[in-house]
Amino acid sequence: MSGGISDTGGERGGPIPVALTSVEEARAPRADAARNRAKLLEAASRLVAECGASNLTMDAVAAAAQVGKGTVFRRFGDRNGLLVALLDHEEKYLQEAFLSGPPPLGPGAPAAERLLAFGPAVLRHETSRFDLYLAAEGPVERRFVVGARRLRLQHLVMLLREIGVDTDVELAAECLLARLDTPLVHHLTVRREMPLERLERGWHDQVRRLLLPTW
Amino acid sequence: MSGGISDTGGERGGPIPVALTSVEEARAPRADAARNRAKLLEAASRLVAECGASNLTMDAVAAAAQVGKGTVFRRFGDRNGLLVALLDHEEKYLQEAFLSGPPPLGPGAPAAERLLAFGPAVLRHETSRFDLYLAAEGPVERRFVVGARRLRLQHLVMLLREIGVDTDVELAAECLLARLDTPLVHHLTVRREMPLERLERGWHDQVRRLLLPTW
DNA sequence: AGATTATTCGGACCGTGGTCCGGTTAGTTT
DNA sequence: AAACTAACCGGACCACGGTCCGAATAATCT
Repeated sequence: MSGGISDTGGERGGPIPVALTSVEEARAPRADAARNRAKLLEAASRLVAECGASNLTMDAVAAAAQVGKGTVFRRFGDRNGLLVALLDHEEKYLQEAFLSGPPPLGPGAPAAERLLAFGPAVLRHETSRFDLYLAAEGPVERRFVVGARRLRLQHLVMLLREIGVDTDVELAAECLLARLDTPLVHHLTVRREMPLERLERGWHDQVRRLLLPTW
Repeated sequence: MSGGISDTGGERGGPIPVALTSVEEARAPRADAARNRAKLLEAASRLVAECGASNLTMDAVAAAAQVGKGTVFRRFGDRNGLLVALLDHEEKYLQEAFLSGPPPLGPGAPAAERLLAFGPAVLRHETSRFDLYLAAEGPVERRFVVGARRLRLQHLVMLLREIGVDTDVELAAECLLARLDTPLVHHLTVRREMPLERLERGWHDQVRRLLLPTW
């Protein structure tokens, strides 16, 4: 039902899955493995829609997909891996938008404008899928290794370099990214009741200050 | 043994413990309750020293303190609450330093200098207790409600107001704080191998840019 | 096709966080 | 001091994440 999830790849080959968004096809998975992977993603997706991402249990996913529990863990490593796999699907929309979409976010606009547009784009994307993004928040040591974050980081570094800002580019990129971290954004918009536009203005403000020569 | 931990307060009175660092003494706890609380903190502290904060199990704490498991949870709410209680003890050193310590961190220096000194102070404090700070990282929805963070935030807001920066002060304070978040700092210094001095320079840079008029 | 081998399957099993409730004990009232 | 009440104590109990290994199955070789 709702045929949509169908990615392959992201297999558990090396010591750590790491769930890269990048490709790196591990040589063809067995037919039943692929089938089960699809069944599991489909079931998980349905359960998330029904009960909310935070209530998703691995047992339930296994049962719903009519598959043994061990299979779920072999396919996705752990609960977090499953959520991340689910998220990858959504994340791709955003990635396409800033990698190859239309300006000012995508290529074609000057780097500074792309940078200005980046924050609001991410903010809007995240806020529209809060439950999933929050539930997919991993344990502390994996939080910064997730593929999605690496890609965003790399993109920011690239833009900052292209602009030629007079700062520690790598560090600045990390800190800009920290502003967009889903839990923080959630806290600011929901708990502290800051409207999204306010966060966007904040992003613009910081970027503008970054572009200024420092003297 | 190593008599050090002895705070009272932080009792589970309302619907949510929240483990404020502030005082708000709930009316006298019963004698045995206080005694057990102390025993538990002492045992937990010892176990952390022995096995590392991340390996601390509630069962072990209960056993080591010769107390029922239920008692541990009633006293501290959950595992995270216990870790936070343990951390409060450490956190106080830092709090005293910027609330009432000597300049430039404490009162007496101009606000801008205090702000400049704040980042490095927090960075050094956290990095010297990584294991505990990381283990005490709570579930996503509680991460921003913890007393320690609230106090830091309030302090930053106060300084920024006093300086009279031309920005959204509350938001800026939140984002400055995001730079000092332990998991991020850990990632940058350990995984990305950035020396502490580099993070400190980064802090100074951002603060300086914040002080600049924006034009 | 039949044999061989690498991989996958699945559910029993375990550890740990967290809950619950009957029995007990500390304050309080008379 | 005795009775009373509210709070506390403790360990049995549950749910969920994660592991493990014998059985089953797909791909490969002869």
